[in-house]
Amino acid sequence: MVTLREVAKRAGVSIKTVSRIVNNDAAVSAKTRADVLKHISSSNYVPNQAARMMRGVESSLYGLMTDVVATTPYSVDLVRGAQSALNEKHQTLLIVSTDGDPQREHELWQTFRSHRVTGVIYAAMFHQPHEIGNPDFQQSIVLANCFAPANDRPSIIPDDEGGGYTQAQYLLQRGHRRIAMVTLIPEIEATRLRAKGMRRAFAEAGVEFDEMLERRGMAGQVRNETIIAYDVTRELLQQKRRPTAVICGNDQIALQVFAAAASLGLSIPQDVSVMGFDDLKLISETLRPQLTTVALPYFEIGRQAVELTNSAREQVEGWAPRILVPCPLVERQSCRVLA
Amino acid sequence: MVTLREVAKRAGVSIKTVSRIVNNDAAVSAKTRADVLKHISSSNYVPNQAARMMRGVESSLYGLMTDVVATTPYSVDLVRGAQSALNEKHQTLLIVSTDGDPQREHELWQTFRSHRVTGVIYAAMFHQPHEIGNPDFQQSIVLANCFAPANDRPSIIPDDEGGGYTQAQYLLQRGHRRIAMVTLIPEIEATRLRAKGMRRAFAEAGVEFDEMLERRGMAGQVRNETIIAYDVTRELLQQKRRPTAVICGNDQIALQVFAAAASLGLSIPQDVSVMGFDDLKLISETLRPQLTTVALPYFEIGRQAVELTNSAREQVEGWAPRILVPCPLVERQSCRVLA
DNA sequence: TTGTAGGCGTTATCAA
DNA sequence: TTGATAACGCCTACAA
Repeated sequence: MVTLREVAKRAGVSIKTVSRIVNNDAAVSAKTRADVLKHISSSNYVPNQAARMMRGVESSLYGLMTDVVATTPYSVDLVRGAQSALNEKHQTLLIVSTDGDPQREHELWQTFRSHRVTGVIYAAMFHQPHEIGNPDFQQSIVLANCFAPANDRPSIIPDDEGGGYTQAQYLLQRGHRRIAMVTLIPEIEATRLRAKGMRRAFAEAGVEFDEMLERRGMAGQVRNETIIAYDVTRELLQQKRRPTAVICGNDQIALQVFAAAASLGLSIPQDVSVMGFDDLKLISETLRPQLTTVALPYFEIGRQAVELTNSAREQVEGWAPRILVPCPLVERQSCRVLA
Repeated sequence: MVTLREVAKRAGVSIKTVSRIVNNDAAVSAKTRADVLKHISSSNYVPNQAARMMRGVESSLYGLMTDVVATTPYSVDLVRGAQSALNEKHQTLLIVSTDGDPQREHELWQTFRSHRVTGVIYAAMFHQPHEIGNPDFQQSIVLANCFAPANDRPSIIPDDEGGGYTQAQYLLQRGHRRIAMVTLIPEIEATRLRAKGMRRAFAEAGVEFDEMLERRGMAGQVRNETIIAYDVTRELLQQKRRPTAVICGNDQIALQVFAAAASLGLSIPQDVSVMGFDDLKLISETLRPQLTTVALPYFEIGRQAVELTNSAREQVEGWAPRILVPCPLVERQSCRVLA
């Protein structure tokens, strides 16, 4: 690999002059600059980041740690959001996964330390508390989609309560009163928060919230769930007074609600309206009719997490903001207005 | 950050001794080692990768470049496959995306050079030829899910022909004869290869391939497609002699085939069998009945791409293997045996 | 506007 | 078995 020294030799100037040009350090005559630039590009020189860093310059590496075990398409958007923010700072993203193993997580914090990353996003694929497995890590850490139990780390999370509110409010506004709910497992924060948001929407609309219309769409424990929305929805839709709408905990549940409705000969949205959550385009744009849903803004979460890193660095000890990113409604064709 | 020098001072030995212990460089007495190790862990020392690299040690960074614009969940598995292979080599993955911009791609090759990555996977989200945008990049590059037009770079791609064969053969074996096809856009390699595989399966079974039962499930150009499978499938399923099975270009198409069948009051698999492609668990495991499909082995592709990097390095100039990864059948409940 | 000297944290060489 | 010293490529401080 070509070094600064080599370029300097070829251009007949000193190392420092080349360095100045590479770093736009002003104080170089236009002529010298033009001349040296020619040699830089003809020799295809790029600075050695490692050497730069050694000299005390901040690392151009940024870390993303995920806990994913299963295949979750969310992470793609989160990564892209982070990349988009990092581009502007000329930083590159280092990605690692713990696979949920605490030992591995510890090693990975060492890996990040060893690369002197300037900041880290720890992204959990479940909106839940998480304790960082290496308290010695000094750089700033931002939690994405989860938060620290002691609230001592900044975190950036989807506004699940607002999302739940939006789901319910949209349907109430369109005249629905008998609204069924097929939820995620109750152990996760999202479920609790969304329920709270929905109740608020019901209260504001002066409609009573009917708990008899609520069902779990997932069985099993956190990280080991199986989807049972199809069966519970068939049951819901066969009640004497059939619900006019179903609010789903995610788009996969919505997919099964579509299947359940079809199995009973019911049409969407004529017979039942369906509201999703997540906006997994793979599902929401593919279903017919297309799915009206509430989006999980993972791109924004990734983007803001990186931006939060800088402020996190200048934080007062112990003060940790928890930033909520709104979950916007994405209106498509699966909900109808009731006469 | 604690340095080698500091640990050495605390332990009362020379830096080289500490270095030897950190690197398992033998030739250290058990007693010294134990003593120094205590100081290493108590001071939470980790080696500075940048400094290591400067000393000429190979970088512990590996690059992954993707061209994705849209949200494609495939990449998650590819990343995890790559990570899994990299773990064993104590390397960490640097991820960048070109967003399809050649200028950006060029910059990113420079970024990789500048970090002295030991190898790179260039992963296209479409199985297509791709010309690397920086011929000056010296380290070994492996193409994943695409190949070099001049065949001068090793590549690792799904066996689409085999996948198409599997789709058709499975249905033929189960007695299906009137088999419809709802395909991806014809411009991509995958479509051509799978069609070839299917024809082979038909030929082997002595069944005539009926082109009248073939439809495009996607409209538009590469990277700018819209899915129209729902409409074309409704048309297919309303023919006088209705097909008994539908082979799909991907699982999203299969999802629309389910919707189309439902809209006509047809049951799967009693009235129509459906065969997917990709095995996006989000869809394949969520549909009811669950989808029988052929998996795109992205985890394996990621894993093997990393492994290929080493052999790529020792390659004879001009010789570039193209490795096919099999696409295995994932049998679920959407295909039935015909009497 | 340009150049020289020194050191960042490692590892390799060679000596003790 | 251990240690002193010199590099690696770059940037900061200072000098010309």
